[in-house]
Amino acid sequence: MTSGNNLFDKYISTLRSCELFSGMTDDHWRELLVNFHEERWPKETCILNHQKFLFHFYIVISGRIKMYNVDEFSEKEHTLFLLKKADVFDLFCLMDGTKHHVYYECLDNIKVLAIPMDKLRLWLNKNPVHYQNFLSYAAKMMRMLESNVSQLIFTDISTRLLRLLLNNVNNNSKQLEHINDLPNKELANLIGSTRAVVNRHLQILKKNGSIKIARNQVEIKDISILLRELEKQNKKL
Amino acid sequence: MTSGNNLFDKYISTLRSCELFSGMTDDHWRELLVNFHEERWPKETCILNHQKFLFHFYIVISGRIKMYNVDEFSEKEHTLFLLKKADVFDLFCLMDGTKHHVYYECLDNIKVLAIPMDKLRLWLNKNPVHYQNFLSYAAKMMRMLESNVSQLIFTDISTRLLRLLLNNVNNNSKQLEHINDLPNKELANLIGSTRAVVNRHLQILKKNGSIKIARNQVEIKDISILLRELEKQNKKL
DNA sequence: GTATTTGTGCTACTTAAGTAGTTTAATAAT
DNA sequence: ATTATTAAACTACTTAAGTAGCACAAATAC
Repeated sequence: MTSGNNLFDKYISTLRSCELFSGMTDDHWRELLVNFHEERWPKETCILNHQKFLFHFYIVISGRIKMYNVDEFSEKEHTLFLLKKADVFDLFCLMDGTKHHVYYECLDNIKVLAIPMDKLRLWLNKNPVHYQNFLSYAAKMMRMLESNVSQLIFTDISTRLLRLLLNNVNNNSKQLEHINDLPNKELANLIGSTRAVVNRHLQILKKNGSIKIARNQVEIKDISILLRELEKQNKKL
Repeated sequence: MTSGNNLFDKYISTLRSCELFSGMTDDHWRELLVNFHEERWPKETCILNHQKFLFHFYIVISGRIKMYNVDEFSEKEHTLFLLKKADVFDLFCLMDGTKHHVYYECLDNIKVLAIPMDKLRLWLNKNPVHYQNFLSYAAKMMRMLESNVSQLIFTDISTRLLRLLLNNVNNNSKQLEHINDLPNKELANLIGSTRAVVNRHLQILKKNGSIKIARNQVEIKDISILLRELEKQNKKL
């Protein structure tokens, strides 16, 4: 139990905000954490081996990891999720034990807590109370994916870019977070477009005074202009 | 138990092929089915009330129901799923108890089995063995949604149309099923395009001899040509 | 039997997004 | 300090998809 206590004390605040295990008591956490160990992955680590995620399940403690897809023919990339503090992966593997054909890349130096898949499944089996949590969380993912599909079908690139920016504004600081230091290419990957097109739209936003841009840097100057632009987009059709 | 036995005897083969409850014993089925009742919905019934699915969960016995999304601004439609025999809905509501903003429309006369949501949840709680099934099924949905996203980002309309056709060919009869009697507009809704564009691509397929078309009718004439066209699409980029 | 509705097949046009290629600036490597 | 690398900014071009509109045929309603 020492190791469980250790990790708990160290990462208590992150773990408490972890939605997959929401509402779990401290004692349950301590018990579960016995099976975890800490890992550090340096920035730019790529995990291309789909097998890996059949055997361990991870909770992100710090840093960003992008989960992405590569088209086998065009070799284009699409970023499915930007995993951050308190996110978990790979839920697909956990739930059905089948390989998930996506790739991972660390955008920062990463700290994760890792647990062997079978131990987590065993724990869940012994504590079926927590199943409901897992179902709710899966439903949340499904809703996210579904809304992703809708956005792709219903909206154009400039709208998707606006939404990407607005969805990543910190409520308190009113500043961009998580995606503020990404190159245009990565922003493009997040909305399913190309660097050149994203840059074209960013230039427009820059010219209307809503954002400031520099190398690997997007900063929000006037959020109200962004909101107004989004309104305009919606009314257009 | 009489009613449970009744429904079981009547729909045993459909229920056995129901993935969400896969591997369930006949006795478990009988027990669960006590809580179900049968409903019939006539063709073209629209269910626009999202609330409805918070209170009952349904298993499709026969007929097709489209689950679709409408963009609040452009009023365009997108068909998310074509539910058929042995499909269930609404999984989103079941899993997290939150309203799901989609619409339903019966493409045929429909027979469903209905169960009050809370009874299903109660049953699941009492029989946690079945939780794993629900997780696996949810994972399958997530994988479908994810691959949907990828297709939208990586492939053009003609490829999506080819895939739609090929994914709906019956392995035995080699003929189109489920979507063979839909108007161009509905095919367009399935792949996130418009009637005119879908028709344009169908004309090309007709000219190369792979399909035959009539009013509300698409028929496959030569599947090998379709497969070759798909290959060509993939290599193009 | 006629009228209306619905779905198809087509042409012509518009537009957003992708593509290619060049210049310039910022950063990192030596 | 010099060079190499990477990202950004911009121009010019291509193309697929969407849009509008119309003619025609099939199905349905009256």
